[in-house]
Amino acid sequence: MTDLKTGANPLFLREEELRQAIEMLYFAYRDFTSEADAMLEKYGFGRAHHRVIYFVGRHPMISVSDLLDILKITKQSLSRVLGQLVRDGFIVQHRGTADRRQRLLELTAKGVEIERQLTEAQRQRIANAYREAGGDAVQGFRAVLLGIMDAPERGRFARRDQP
Amino acid sequence: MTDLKTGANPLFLREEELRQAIEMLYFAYRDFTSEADAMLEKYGFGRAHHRVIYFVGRHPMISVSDLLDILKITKQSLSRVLGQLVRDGFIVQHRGTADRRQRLLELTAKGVEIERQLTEAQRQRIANAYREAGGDAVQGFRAVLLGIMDAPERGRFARRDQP
DNA sequence: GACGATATGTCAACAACACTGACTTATTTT
DNA sequence: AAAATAAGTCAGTGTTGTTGACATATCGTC
Repeated sequence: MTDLKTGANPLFLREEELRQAIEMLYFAYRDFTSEADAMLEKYGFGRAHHRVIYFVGRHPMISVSDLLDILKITKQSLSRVLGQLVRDGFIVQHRGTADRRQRLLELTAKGVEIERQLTEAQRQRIANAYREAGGDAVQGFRAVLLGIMDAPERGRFARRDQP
Repeated sequence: MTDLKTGANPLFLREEELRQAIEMLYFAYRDFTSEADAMLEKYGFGRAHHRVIYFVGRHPMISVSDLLDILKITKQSLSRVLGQLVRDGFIVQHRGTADRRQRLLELTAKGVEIERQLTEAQRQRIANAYREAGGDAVQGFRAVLLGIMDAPERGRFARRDQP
């Protein structure tokens, strides 16, 4: 009744299915970042720099504390990386007008360019995977990833048809 | 003609779609590992220890070089982590019988137990996400992740109906 | 049986990136 | 005026990866 030979035991299949998902996430995420990681080396930067560049590009004039909320790292960790990026001219800081304590972050032209280069390989991977898998698969992909992440994070990906 | 206001410009939508995918991967992967990361601290271990424990559990009697092939790290990086796990009694090494140069790795009972605990939260996340998203979504999720990872890695997830 | 290749391990130095803890400055809010 | 907030800084620590060099045991082949 346990059906070990045929692999039809539902519990066994389920365990295998879950482990495959764990491993697919690991391999896909690692490969996903590999080209950008290689490119970053040439600038003497690491993955943390890419994250900062990416999210500043995505949210121009973001405050330091809002960026910390997204990245969920300490300000000491951020400051090392951000300091380099400002010194090297990839990011500029603007004093806030409403609240002058804030340092609002923005990519320079140089910053926009490196962001484009770094993210291009990742965009390509996603675009190819989406195209090959098809629209229904994309919806499934998004649904499962949303289910995996912590609930508060899901708000960042609200559906367009909801005001 | 560019339709900026309505958001109906297909290029614009596509860019937004790709960026959402990039971010979903980042947030989902980070949250996915958070419980295990917290548990590992209590043992004085890091995420690297979890990976070794996981893959040794998944491939009992795996050789060191095969494990290195999966993890794609240097043997020096592995040796630090593996050495700790062996010293602390989570993994045992068996001399290979066919090739006595090999050190085949296996979890101890203690190792099996910590593996179960560490992976449990991840299994739960996947199981919940799979259940909520449904079977078709799971297929889509797998298809897209397979498309994102490097082609050679895809072989690890062969379909069951192919011999 | 000698010799080159392979599997594994080890020592040392280094870099990236996260952390904690303590403290400062400027500005806003109460 | 006092408390809270935004941001920055200094110092120390730990994990995890890297490169390079070298050692030992075993296997496979000529």
